[in-house]
Amino acid sequence: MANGARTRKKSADRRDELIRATLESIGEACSLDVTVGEIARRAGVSSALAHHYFGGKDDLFLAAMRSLLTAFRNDVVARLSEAETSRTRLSAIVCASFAPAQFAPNTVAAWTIFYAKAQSSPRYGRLLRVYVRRLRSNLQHELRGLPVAGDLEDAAEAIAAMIDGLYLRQGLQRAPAERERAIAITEKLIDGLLAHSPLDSGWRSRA
Amino acid sequence: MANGARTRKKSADRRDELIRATLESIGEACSLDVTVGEIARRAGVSSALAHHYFGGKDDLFLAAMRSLLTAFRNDVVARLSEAETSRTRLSAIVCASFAPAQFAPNTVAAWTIFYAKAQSSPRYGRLLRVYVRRLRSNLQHELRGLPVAGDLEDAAEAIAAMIDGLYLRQGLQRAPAERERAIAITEKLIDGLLAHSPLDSGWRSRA
DNA sequence: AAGTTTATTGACTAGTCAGTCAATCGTGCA
DNA sequence: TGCACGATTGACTGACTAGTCAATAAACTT
Repeated sequence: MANGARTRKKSADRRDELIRATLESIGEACSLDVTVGEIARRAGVSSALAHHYFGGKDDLFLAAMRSLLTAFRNDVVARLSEAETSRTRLSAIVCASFAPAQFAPNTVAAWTIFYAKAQSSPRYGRLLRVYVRRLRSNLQHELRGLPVAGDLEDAAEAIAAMIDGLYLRQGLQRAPAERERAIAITEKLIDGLLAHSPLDSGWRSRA
Repeated sequence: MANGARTRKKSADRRDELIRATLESIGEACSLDVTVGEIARRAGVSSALAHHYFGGKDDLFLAAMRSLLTAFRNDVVARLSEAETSRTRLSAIVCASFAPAQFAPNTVAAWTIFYAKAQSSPRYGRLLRVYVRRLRSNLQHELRGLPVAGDLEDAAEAIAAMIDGLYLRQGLQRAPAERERAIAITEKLIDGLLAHSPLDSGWRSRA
């Protein structure tokens, strides 16, 4: 409908657009050093509206981070519910971590920035620790159903670190198809962590 | 010597102080969003002097990053020359990565920031790729002297990712003694990557 | 239709910051 | 001693930005 420049939308829609624009901006700049004006322009609104909805720049950023976290969590939950064994549930977590949506360059950049920021800012830190704890809890829970060789907590930490490390390194290489490779490497790590790991681990990457 | 407020120093000294102050500032803020004035204040000089020596903010940041990279490289080279076998040289790389100086919170934060920035800025990217390539090359070279189970390049990538991942996650946990744990986890990964890995892998962490 | 609420913006402010420049001050050299 | 060069700075500016506010206009209520 040719409504022209002035369209009014529901509050939630505007919020979503602003958060999307925020993640885009942060992702492209690979830094939190982006202006509210730039974000608003991307969302097609005035900067005053961004302040109206989110209060301040920091609140907007935190909302964007929260959106990343919940998107990931929802994906994990959905995939977990579809898997039947502990081993395949581990694979589900891996798959979720490297899902195309999560693995997009801008998303990776945003995660990295938030990871860094979380180390100095309490507000960001609290948010990120929720994610870290939940992922650790999930990993440990599934590992408990498997014959882990060695310390279980270390195994969970190893998997989490491998995921984060591969995630972080994504974007530095030029080659595509890094996604499949990241999954393969992580799966191999998991198999290595399991005692008497059979060659066939039962995982299968999804296109 | 009570020289008072006005002391003149050699150019190189001032540069070092400014770079140190830059890394401190970036590390504390966990972001590149620090002012030249703040950095200069930390170094005990005027902001004009920082511009005098480095030209601009970006050049100062790049110099700081370069300093991180060469410090790490020097440490790796030193440790590599002391190790005798491929396996112990791998451990040397691990030890260097988690050396207390490299593992300090501020240093970790600075690395993380640079990692993120490297994905969008060509200048930062070039710099970081040098480090990534060299580390990869080192890892692959040592792995060639060992019975690797599976793809050698994937094994090198796995080790590198594990190091980066543990590195990134450092600072999120509250517990100390993460250093030893990070080393242990990485060593275990390496052993897992080697065919018929013996229980005693020959590495020994250094206090 | 009148009134209320809510979305939306342009214009403004107060503050910040990177980078410049001319002037000052040591230090070593002829 | 005098000179020249590098170190160092205070003061300044031009540009930019977060956040405010009052005004407008669409949508919703009754």
